[in-house]
Amino acid sequence: MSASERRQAPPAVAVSTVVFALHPPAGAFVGDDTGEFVEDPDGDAVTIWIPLVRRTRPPFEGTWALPGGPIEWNETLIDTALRNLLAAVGQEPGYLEQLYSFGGLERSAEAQRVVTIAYWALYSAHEDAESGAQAGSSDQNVAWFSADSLPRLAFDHADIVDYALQRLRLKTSYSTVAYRFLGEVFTLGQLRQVHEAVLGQRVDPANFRRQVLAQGHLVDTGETQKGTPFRPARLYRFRAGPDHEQRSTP
Amino acid sequence: MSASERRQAPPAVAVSTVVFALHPPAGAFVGDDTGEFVEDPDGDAVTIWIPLVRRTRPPFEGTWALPGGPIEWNETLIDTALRNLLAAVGQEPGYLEQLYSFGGLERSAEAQRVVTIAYWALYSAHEDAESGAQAGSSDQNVAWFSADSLPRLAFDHADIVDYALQRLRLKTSYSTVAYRFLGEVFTLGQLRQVHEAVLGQRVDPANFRRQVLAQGHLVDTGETQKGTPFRPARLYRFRAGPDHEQRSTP
DNA sequence: TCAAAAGTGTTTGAATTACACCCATGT
DNA sequence: ACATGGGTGTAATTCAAACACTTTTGA
Repeated sequence: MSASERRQAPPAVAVSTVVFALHPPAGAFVGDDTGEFVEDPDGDAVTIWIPLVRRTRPPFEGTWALPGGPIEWNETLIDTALRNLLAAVGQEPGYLEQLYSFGGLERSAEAQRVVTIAYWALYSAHEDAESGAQAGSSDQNVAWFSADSLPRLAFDHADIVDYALQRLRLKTSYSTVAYRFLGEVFTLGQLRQVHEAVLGQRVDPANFRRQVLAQGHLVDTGETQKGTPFRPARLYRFRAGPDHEQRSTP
Repeated sequence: MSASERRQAPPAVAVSTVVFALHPPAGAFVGDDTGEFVEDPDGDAVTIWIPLVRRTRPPFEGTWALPGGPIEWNETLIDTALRNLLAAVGQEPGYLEQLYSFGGLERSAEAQRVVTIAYWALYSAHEDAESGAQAGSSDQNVAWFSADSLPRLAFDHADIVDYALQRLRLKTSYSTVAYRFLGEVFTLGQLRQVHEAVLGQRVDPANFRRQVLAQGHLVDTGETQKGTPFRPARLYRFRAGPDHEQRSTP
């Protein structure tokens, strides 16, 4: 296909996803045989990290981009997102929601026109995220970056990241989505740490407890944290089963 | 292209729009030479109406569908929406916002796979909307229906309408978008009528006034309504210029 | 016994609701 | 005058923030 033919061809559909994970993973077990909880080694603030993929072909060859790719003929939008996440991150996300669709003409001036449907996803602790920018496991072309200091991104992916961060913060402020950053069970203190990391401000523990429990989505497991050098916290789990797709709830 | 070839072809991109207008148009001028305001002739409740287009080809030939169509190679998503609205409704919308993208496989089992990007739009008074289902002006294949009693719709368009109604109600409850149903200037009573029609419940006039003015988006024009058999209401206009595109603000 | 986070209680002020009441106009 | 919606006032209620204080654990 020549350049001029491509330019008149109908737009292709691609799906890109903004993935968020925390580092260090809030409330993660540090694997020792006693199974003790170990909090942040020190006062390191919990920060948001995002995996990016290095482009291996023009346009924007060599620069970083969101994980994603074209939709297959027999795939739903969300299946495309999941397939690409499995390839780039290596596991299924804890949460996945459609964000927005971008169809600007400038997105890909020289190559074929592409309409991108953006998703955003949350992961709980992921080992590659812990190792920072120099990730090593599966793919040499995937690396994790702090959301505060992203490199220059291909296409309009910087805008997409900004919008996804906005959505993450907004939804964190009125719902309990952020529990998807954590494991199966978690303490309210851990959940509060996540909220503080996402919102970038401290949250009153007493009021947080009341607000979040008033929503009625958390269930007390009856268990408590063990091995803490202070009063052990109750462990909670989310009420409903782990739904994947979820429409934006504006 | 044969059927089996189509089935493996990459998905096409289409834009469909859920258009809302009110009937009778709240606070419309009824054209007489004195330019007097005339309220609803009687107690008829204000209701939401939606224009639909009759399909002239398979699949779903003969059934009603949302106005829309495929994206052109040099068109942005919103331009596609505007072009289709101009064709189906005959004028530009007062508000237009992206809703959600639908890419289910079942959407078009026999024909080419289509990914639909849905928008929603608000129109102020439109003459065809007033004439009800038997619209007559431009296009014989366009008709307006009450949102309460839509016919069977093609594809998954019924789901799209439901979701758009949800979004309209949600956004009406925390913002002043609904003023786009009205003309350039309007009274708070008219805006309140619109909110009551959209939300389906009565709204306290005193509290509504305070809430809506506290948002600071409405400007008192200094003018007042004329010709009412009761105390004339102040006329307001919206502060900012008429922005079209606006991202979903969840 | 001490430090530290878990968890409860209480006070204050802001925001929302409900509703009483006056105002301005055409009939 | 009077009916009608426009517009203001105000008390009651609910909601959110701030912060004091008690509890429970390991060291």
